[in-house]
Amino acid sequence: MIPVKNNYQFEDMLDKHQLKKTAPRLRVLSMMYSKNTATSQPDLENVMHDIDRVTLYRILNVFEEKGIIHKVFDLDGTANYAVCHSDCEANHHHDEHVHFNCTVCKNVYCLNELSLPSITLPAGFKPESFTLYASGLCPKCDKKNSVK
Amino acid sequence: MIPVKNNYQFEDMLDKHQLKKTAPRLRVLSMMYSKNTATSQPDLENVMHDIDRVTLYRILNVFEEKGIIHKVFDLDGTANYAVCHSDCEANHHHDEHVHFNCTVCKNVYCLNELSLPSITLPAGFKPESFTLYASGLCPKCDKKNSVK
DNA sequence: ATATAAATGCAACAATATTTCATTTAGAAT
DNA sequence: ATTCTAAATGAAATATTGTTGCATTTATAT
Repeated sequence: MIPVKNNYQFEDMLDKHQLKKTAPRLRVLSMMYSKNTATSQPDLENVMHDIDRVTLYRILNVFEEKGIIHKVFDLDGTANYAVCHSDCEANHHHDEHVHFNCTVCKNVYCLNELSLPSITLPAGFKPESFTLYASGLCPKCDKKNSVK
Repeated sequence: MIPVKNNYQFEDMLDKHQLKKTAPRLRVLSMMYSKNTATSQPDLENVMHDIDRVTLYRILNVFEEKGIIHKVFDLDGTANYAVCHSDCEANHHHDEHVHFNCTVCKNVYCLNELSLPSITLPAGFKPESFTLYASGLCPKCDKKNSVK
């Protein structure tokens, strides 16, 4: 589980990556760290009406470049962003974990605690990273389903 | 490896799914079966200038619904389509295989021959399907790289 | 040969991604 | 504290992509 962070820690994170500590960036960080699912740009737009769409777009881009967040696609192909492990560097992500796409609520969960089993590819392929996508029912939607 | 098919076999495929045997559909099928990498809509548009972009869009959609092709996203998030194994049914795909995204040529390879190692998810998650994405250098790009 | 449902092409529209530029602001230098 | 400057923001404009509606064409069943 990702440890909860306070505002000072978010400021430190921006500092570390030579990014100015601006209100929009701090709000985006705090929102992303408060959830255990990935966040899409529309998600952010729905909550932060006062921040320009283009600003959010650019914040997501720099955060990804700097290795603060990483991109995953949901079942519809929309980009979702989730906070990275501590060991991600700028432009070099190490997200060897499992992503779970819920077919009902469409949320994307990063199951960081699961490590991937190793796998051998056909001759010639030189893999640099792996991600396993599982899709199905997340705990919440499974519960709702069985109650009915 | 996917066996090469001829035009009669493509017609049979369309027949089997109650789709009319039209020229655009046959051309799309033949193109997708001639490659060992997934095909994006832009790929099709670049080759088939005379077919309307909406037609291609709709062909890809029905083919996916019918279980003839399945969708994978490349590293940029663009949808790519690849022909399915024989055991895919309409609206119920069984594509439990490995996808390889080349970071250089951006091609997506379906490594159908590889089966996925089983994995246990945290309590509560009810998975229905799995896909493993590997990214790195494909054989072609790796060769080009080492020659220099 | 004809009828009809399906498929296509075109135009229009919607949503999203991206660029440009003027204005504002964080943080460094004084 | 004040000023300066590069970086970040917001607003408008443009580009690209996804989607729908409808008139016309075409495959195929009769």
